[in-house]
Amino acid sequence: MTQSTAVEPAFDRLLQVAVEVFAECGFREATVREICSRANVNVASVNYYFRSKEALYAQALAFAFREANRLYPLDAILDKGLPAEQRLTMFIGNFLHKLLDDSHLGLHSKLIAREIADPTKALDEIIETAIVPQFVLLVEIIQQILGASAEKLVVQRCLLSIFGQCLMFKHSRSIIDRLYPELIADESAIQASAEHIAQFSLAALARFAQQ
Amino acid sequence: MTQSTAVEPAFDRLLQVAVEVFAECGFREATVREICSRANVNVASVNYYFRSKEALYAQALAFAFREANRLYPLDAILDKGLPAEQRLTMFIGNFLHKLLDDSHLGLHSKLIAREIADPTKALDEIIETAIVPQFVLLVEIIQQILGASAEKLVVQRCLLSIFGQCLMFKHSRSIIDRLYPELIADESAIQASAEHIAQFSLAALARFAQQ
Amino acid sequence: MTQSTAVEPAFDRLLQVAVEVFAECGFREATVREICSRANVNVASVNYYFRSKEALYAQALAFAFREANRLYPLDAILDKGLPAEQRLTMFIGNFLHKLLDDSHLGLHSKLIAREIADPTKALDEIIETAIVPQFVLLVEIIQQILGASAEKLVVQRCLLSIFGQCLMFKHSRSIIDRLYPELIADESAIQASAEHIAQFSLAALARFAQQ
Amino acid sequence: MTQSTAVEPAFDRLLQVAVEVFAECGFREATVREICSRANVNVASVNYYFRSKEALYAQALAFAFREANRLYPLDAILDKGLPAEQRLTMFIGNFLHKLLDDSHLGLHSKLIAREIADPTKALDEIIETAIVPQFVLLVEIIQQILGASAEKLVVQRCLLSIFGQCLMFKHSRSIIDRLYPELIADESAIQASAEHIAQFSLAALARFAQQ
DNA sequence: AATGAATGAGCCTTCATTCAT
DNA sequence: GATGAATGAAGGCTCATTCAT
Repeated sequence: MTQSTAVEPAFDRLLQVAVEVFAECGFREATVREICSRANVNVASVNYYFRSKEALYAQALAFAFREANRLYPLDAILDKGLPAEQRLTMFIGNFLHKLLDDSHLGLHSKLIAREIADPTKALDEIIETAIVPQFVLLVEIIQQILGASAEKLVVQRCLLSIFGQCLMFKHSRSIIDRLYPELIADESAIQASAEHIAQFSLAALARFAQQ
Repeated sequence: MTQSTAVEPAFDRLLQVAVEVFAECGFREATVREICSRANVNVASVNYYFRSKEALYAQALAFAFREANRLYPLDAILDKGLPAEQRLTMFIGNFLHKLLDDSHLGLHSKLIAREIADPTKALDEIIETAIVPQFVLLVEIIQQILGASAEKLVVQRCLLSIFGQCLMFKHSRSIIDRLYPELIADESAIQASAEHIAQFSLAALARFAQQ
Repeated sequence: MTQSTAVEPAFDRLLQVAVEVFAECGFREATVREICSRANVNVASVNYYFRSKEALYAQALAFAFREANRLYPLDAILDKGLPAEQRLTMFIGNFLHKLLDDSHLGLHSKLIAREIADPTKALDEIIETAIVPQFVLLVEIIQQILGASAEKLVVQRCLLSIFGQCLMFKHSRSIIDRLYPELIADESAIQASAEHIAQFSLAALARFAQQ
Repeated sequence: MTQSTAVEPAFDRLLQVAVEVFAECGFREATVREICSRANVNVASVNYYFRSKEALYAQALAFAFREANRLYPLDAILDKGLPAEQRLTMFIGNFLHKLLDDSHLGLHSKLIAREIADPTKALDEIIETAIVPQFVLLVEIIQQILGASAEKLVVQRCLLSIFGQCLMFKHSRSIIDRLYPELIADESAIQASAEHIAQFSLAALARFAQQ
């Protein structure tokens, strides 16, 4: 607000650093002092700009979702004119890349995964604004593949099967890094993994559709 | 640590309570005082018996794995005489029940899931002693289904697909609780979910086997 | 401070609000932010107009005395033509009403009482400009009742006896509120209390005058 | 508890220092650091022994009352065989000395006066346990002097008149120190002041008794 | 003249750890 | 061998104050 072309405003810097630190350490382990230190601002800044550490966390989480969706937009997948199979493949590819993005901005999904695995009070709002929409989208695609007669519970379980395969790469990343690093070694490996999940899921869904 | 045959009540109580508390709160949020208080021992006991909070955590984690495997033994699944499809179904059922056991003993898997999602220095040893064996077992079953000609990378990805579907119920438990609680409402619901995963995976593996 | 004739809204508002807030909370508990917020001025205004929180306090205290004397003028009591007994009764009534005025303007005496009970550096000036004149007035009245031969120390002690009875209602207000609320319940109760103090004191002074 | 003949236990030292510091500075202005520093204990000790600064304050206040009553016992005054006038004189003497005790232990009454002038949550209990008993005692003496037919409200106002005269020396101590220091210069001056209050009050009560 | 952003000192409290017993 | 007392480092937060505008 004060500087125009110079370094980013303190508020924004704080938000980005908060995503980093919370992603690395979790809410409790992260300290306000560390965040402020990395953002090159005063210790009191967190309380000045965000009122409390907790409020900063909530905003950082929301920011992480916004960034993740901005960098990996779902636009093409929303096109209902495309074949469901193709949309599913695109969705999985998009989602997996989002999860495994190791760039500076890949921390977003780490923070999000953390929040899901060990929820705070901030989770409920996140589910409403960020997770439900993705679920709705995938449910629609699955229903298209399984046919209108598919049971609701079956659709839900298929949804979880697909998300689970993707999230495995996030939540169990530490294990994959150690045992199967070649599966996520580079961009093309990740793409291959995404294609595997798509084929695996489409194969299963096809069988379910027959019944 | 030092004692071999003698029963050590305080030591053991501390270990069990530590699993509970670390599972509920995570490493940082858990306090030594809370653990000692629940175990009815002196505040200094953790440092006396385990040298530090961190060391207690590592031992609690190892203990959780031992207990989880003791309570949900893989014996039947190890029987190579059974059809691979049946063994896979049994494995998934066993694994999912282990993950979703909400009894006093279900805390073990919660602690383990926490460690995987947010690894500490303790993880490496855990992978060697507890995770690799399960992976080896499942790899063997998958190879049997896919046939000897299956590519190693494909087998690994199928392994992750299956584990991912199961772990979804653990790592994203907070979301499932909110959006699809009926999928894990009771024992029979869990069983149904396990069967879904088995069918989903077998359907996919069958298609992969054809290629 | 600098302006002489021009009305200075922000400055004055700050002063009035400061009396309120300091009276309610005391010097330390009161915050500059709260004062500025209630006065609808910038946080920096206190330092801008008054140099520091402490200086604002001193000015607020002086302002409170000015206001208290403006609202409860001693004019009639100054008339030496009236009988001393009547002047004493009027003085006590005036003083007690001043002390117990719970209206917006009663905060003045609360702030003053606070400063006396827990003096700051600001007290000395206050004594000179505001307290001594009242003491001088009451001493004169007492001397008139006791006669010219009255010892100085006796006069002083009688002075304190009379002030003490009045101030009891201010300094121990918290206790009276709890134990004898009916003594200050309303205007007429306060008047009755004032008359009691006057009678009590006149009876005692009469006996002292005989000796 | 650990040391026997050595310096006083930390708990007791903390309590005494707390009375000192709270009396000097008030609750808010006083800092835990200052208290611990003067008591030669660790900063964490207040929380260790008393759970919080607030709890320490409450205990210090109760301790101040205990000490004040221990050093200035009311025993003789409780003897209903003595003439009421003598008992009143003794009560006032006892009370005034208690209020003006400037020894290390005179801080007790300063702390108490502070709490009355600027009450915290701790006041209610203090009123019940320490103030009401004194009021009851004085009410009984006054009733004896005024006669059984005395109105309740009159008795209460006389009570406040007497307490007010005494408390003047406490609450307005800062003014008396500056304007009339000879009234409280030494032990005999205080005694003379006490006798003045007794005579003043007895004279007034005698007149009230006639009516 | 007046402000809003930003600061740094200091507050109470918590906690894992240590030490004398 | 085992404990209860005590500690010091560090945490989040508040607040009067300052500074560039």
